[in-house]
Amino acid sequence: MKVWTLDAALQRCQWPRHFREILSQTILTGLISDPYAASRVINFSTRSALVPFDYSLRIFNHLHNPNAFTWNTIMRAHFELRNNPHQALTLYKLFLAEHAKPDNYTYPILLQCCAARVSEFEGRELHAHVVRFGFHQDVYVRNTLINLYAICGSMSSARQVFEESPVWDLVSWNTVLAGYVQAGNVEEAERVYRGMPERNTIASNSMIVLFGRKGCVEKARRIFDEVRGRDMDMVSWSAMVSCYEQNEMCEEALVLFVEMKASGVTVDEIVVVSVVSACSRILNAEMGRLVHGLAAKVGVEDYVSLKNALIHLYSSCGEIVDAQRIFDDGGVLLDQISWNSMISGYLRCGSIESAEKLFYSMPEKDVVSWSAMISGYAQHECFSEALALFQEMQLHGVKPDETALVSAISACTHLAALDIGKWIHAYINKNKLQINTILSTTLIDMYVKCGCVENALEVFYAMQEKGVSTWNAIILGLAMNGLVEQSLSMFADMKKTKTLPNEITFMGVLGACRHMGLVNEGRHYFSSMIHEHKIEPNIKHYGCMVDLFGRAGLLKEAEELIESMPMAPDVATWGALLGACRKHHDNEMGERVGRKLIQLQPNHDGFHVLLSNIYASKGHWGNVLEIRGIMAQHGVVKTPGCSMIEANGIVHEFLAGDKTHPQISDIEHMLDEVSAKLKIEGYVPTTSEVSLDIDDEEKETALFRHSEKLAVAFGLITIAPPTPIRVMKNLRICNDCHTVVKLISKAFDREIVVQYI
DNA sequence: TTAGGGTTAG
Repeated sequence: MKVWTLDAALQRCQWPRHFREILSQTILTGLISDPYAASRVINFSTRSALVPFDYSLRIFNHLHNPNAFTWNTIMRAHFELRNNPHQALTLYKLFLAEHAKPDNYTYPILLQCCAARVSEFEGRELHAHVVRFGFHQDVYVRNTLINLYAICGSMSSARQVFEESPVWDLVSWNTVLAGYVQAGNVEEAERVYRGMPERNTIASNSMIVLFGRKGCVEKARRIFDEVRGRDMDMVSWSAMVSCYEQNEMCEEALVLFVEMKASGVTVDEIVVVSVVSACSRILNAEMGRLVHGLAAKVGVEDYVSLKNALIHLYSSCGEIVDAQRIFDDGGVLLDQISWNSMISGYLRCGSIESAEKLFYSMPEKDVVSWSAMISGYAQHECFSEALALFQEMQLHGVKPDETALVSAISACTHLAALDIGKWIHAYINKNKLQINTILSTTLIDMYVKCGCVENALEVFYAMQEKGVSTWNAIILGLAMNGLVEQSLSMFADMKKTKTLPNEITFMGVLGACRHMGLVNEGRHYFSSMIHEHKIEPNIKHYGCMVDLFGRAGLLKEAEELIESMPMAPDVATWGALLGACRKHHDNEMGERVGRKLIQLQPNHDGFHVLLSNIYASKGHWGNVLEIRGIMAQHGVVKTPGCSMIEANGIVHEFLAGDKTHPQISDIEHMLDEVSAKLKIEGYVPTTSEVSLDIDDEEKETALFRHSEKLAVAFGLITIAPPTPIRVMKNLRICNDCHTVVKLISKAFDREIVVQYI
C-alpha cells in the first residue's frame, strides 16, 4: 500500500467500518510505520466524526515514531475536541522527552491552551522554548504570544512582543488592539487604531465595542458610520445594536436593528439576543414577539441564551404564560440560567407557589437559585420564609454571596430578628466576605431600625466608599432614633464630601426636623432642597412638611401647603393633617378634611379610623357608629396592629387583643403587674384614643392589649437584662403605648426600643 | 494555526 492509495481511500471513507478496514490495511502492509502515512491517518481520524476520539488516541499510542505534525494534531484534538488544554500541555512534555522536534505549528496550539487556562506562567515557559527553538520570528507564533499575554492581562508583555516584531501583519495589529479593548484602555486602543497602516473592519468593530462599553455612544456611532462607507459586516451592525442596548438607548437599538434587517444582512442569534434584551428593558413584549418570530424564521430558536432572554422578556412584561411555554418546551436545551430565570420570572409575576414548586424540583440549585428565591420571598413580604430558606441554604453547604446576604439581612430588619442579623454580620466578618456598598448600607439600615445606633455607626465609619444611599441610611436612621442633631450634622458632613443629596436624603433631613418639631429648620431645608439642590419635592416631602406644621399647631399653614401641591395629596398627607386636627382639637377642620377623604378614598381604613377617633374623643358616638357603618358598607377592614419581637432566635408575632400565644397567661399576668406598677407612678390611661362606646374600665383593658404592649410584656418575661427589648410594629405607635413604654422602661429599668416600620 | 459582536438568573 502506498501513501497516495491511503489518501484516496480516506477520501472515500464514509463509514466507521471503512475506516477500520483502511487502518488494518496500513498496519498489515507496514505503512503505519511511515511517520507521514501515520500523520495522514491521525489527521483524518481526529477530524472525522466517524472515529471516536478515544480510538484516535489508541492509534496514536501505538505509533512508534510520530512526527511533529502528528503530535500537533493530537495536542490540538485534546484542546479542541476534549476541551482539555491541560492534557495537551502534558503531552507536549512527553513530546520533548521523546526527543521529537516541535515545528512552527506546535506553539500556536500550545499558546492557545495557555490562553484558555489564563496561565501566564506556563505561557512564559513556552515563550522561552519558542526562543530556544528559533520560532520567535514566526508571525503566527508572535501573534499567539501577543494574544496570550493580552488575555492574561499583561498588556506590557503583549506590547513588548508586538514592538520587537520585525514585521507586523493585520492580525498583529488587531490582536494588540483587542488586548487594549479587553483591558478597557481607551487611550492606548485609540493610539493603536490610529497607528494602523490600514483600518480593517475587525479593528473598527473592536473600537465600536470598546466605545460602547465605555458609554461613548457617539464615538462608536462615528466609527460605525465610517465602516458603513467602507465594508461593514454582520458584526459591525451587531456591535452597534448592542452598544445602544448597553447604554439604555433601546429605541435606537431597535431602529438600527430594523435598518440592519432592511439592508439584507444576515441576522444571527447573537444580535437577536441583544434586541430581545432591549425589548425587555423597555417592557415592549410586542416588539419582542416579532423578534421571537424572526428568530424562529432564521432557525436560531434553539439557542439557549435566546430562550433565556425570552423567558426574561415575557416574565418582565407580565406575560408569564409565554415565558412558561418557552421553558416547558425547552427540554434538554435548557441550562441553569433558564431555571433560575423561570423562578425569578414567577416571583416577579407574584406566583410564589409556582416558583417554590420549580425551585424544589430543580436538578441543581446554585447560589443564584437560592438567593432568587430568598429575595423573592422578601419582596413579597414573606420574611420568615426568606430567613428560613437562608438557613436551609447553609445547611446545603451553599455559601451565600452578597446578594443573598442583602436579602437575608433585610428580612431580619423587617422581622426585627436582630440576633440573626448580628450573626450574619459576624459570619461576613469571620469569612472575610466582600462587603460592598449595598451590603454595608443594608447592615446600617438593619441596625438603625433595630435601634442599635452604635453598631450602625461602626459599620458606617468602617466603610471605604460611601454612596448616597449610605448617607441616606445613616441620616434617616439617626433621625428615626431621635438623634436629630447628629442626623443633621451628618447631612452637613455629607455635603462636605461633595456627595449629592437626593430626594431620599431630604426625607431623612425633613424627617429629623419633624421629629423635634424644628419648624424653622424644616422650612429652611425644604426651600434649599428646591432652590439650592434643584430637587422637586415629591408627595412624601410635602407630607412630611404638613406633618411638621400640623404637629406644631400651624394648621392653617399646613392646609395652605396642601393646597399648593402640584400633585394630588395622598393618604399620608391628609392623614397627617387629620391627625394634627385631632391633636390640636380643631374638630371643625378635622371633620371637613375627614369627610372629604372618606369620599375620595372610600376603601382606606386609616381615614375612617382617624375620623371616628375624632368623634370618639368628643363622645359623639352617633357619628362613630355612622363611620363604622360606612366602613362596613365599603368593606373597609381596619389593618390590625401587629408587633414582632425576637427572643432566642425566634420571632414572635402579636396582634392586638391576641390570645393565641402559648405563653399568653404569663403575658397577661405581667401586664397586670405592669398596670399596677404604673398606676403607682401616676399613670392615667389616655382612653380617648379608644373609639369604642364602652366604659372606661373596658377601654383600659382594650388599650392594654395593644400589640406592642403584649410584645413588651413578653420581652420582660423572656429577655434577661441588660439586653434591650426591641419591638417592631407595622402601624404607628399610639400615644398611650408610647407613654406606657417609656414608663415601663423607667419602672423596670430596661432599655426598650419600639420601632415603626 | 493568530484577530472582531451578545444576553439571560438574584
